[in-house]
Amino acid sequence: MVAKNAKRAAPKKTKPAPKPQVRVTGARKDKSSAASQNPGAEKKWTLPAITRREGERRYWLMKSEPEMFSYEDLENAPNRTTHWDGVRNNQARIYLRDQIRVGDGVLYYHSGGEEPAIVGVARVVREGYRDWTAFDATHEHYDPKAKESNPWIMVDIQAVSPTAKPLSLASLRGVRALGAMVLLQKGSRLSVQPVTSDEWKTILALGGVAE
DNA sequence: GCCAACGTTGGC
DNA sequence: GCCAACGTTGGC
Repeated sequence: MVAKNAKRAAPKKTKPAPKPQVRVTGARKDKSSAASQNPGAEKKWTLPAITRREGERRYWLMKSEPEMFSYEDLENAPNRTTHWDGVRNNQARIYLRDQIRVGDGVLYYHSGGEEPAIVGVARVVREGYRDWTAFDATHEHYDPKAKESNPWIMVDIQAVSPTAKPLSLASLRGVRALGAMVLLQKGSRLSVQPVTSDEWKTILALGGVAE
C-alpha cells in the first residue's frame, strides 16, 4: 500500500502534544517478566485496553504530503479506506497505539506543498495494529531496528468528506479559537496530533463539513 | 547521563 | 533553497 507517512525512504512526522486524559485500565507490560525469563522469545505486542467515558470520541490531525498520499487518493482507495503506515516517531506511536480508537475523527492535512492545508475529514475504522511495513526489508518504510515487542503502529482511516475548500495553515493562524491548536504551535512536527473537540467543531464549520 | 553532531520535517 | 525546530545517535 502507499506510504502515507514518509518522504523519501523515511517515515514521518512528529511533535509534542497535550497529554491525553485517558484512564488506562489495562496496565501495559512491555517489560513483562515473561520476556526476561525467556530472552530468546520476543514478546508479542497487544493493544492496550483503555477505558473512555461512555460515548467519548476523540479527534486527531494526520499529516501527509499530497504527492505521497493525498486526500483524493484516500477517496479513491478501495472502500475509501487506507492504512496509515510509516509513522516512525515515538510520540505518534503512543497516540496510534494507546489513544486512537474506532470512530475517532481525523482532520486530513496536506503538508509540504505550496499551500499547507487541512483538506478533508476522515474517521478511524480500525485501531492500532502492527505496522508490518517496518518489518518488510523490501518496503520503503522498512525499519531495521523495529522490534516485535514494541512495533510501530498503524490505524485504518476512511474518507468522510473533503472540506469545501482547503483550510490553509495561514488562514487557520488567523482564527482565534484555534490559538492553542497543536498544528499552529511553533516547531510543530508531529504527524499525528490530538485535536480538541472545540477545535474540531471550529474546523468543520470553517470547512463546511457536516459529518 | 550529558551533549555535540547529524538527520529530518516542513514552513516560508 | 534556507533554516529553525526537533529527534536520534554515539562518544565520552
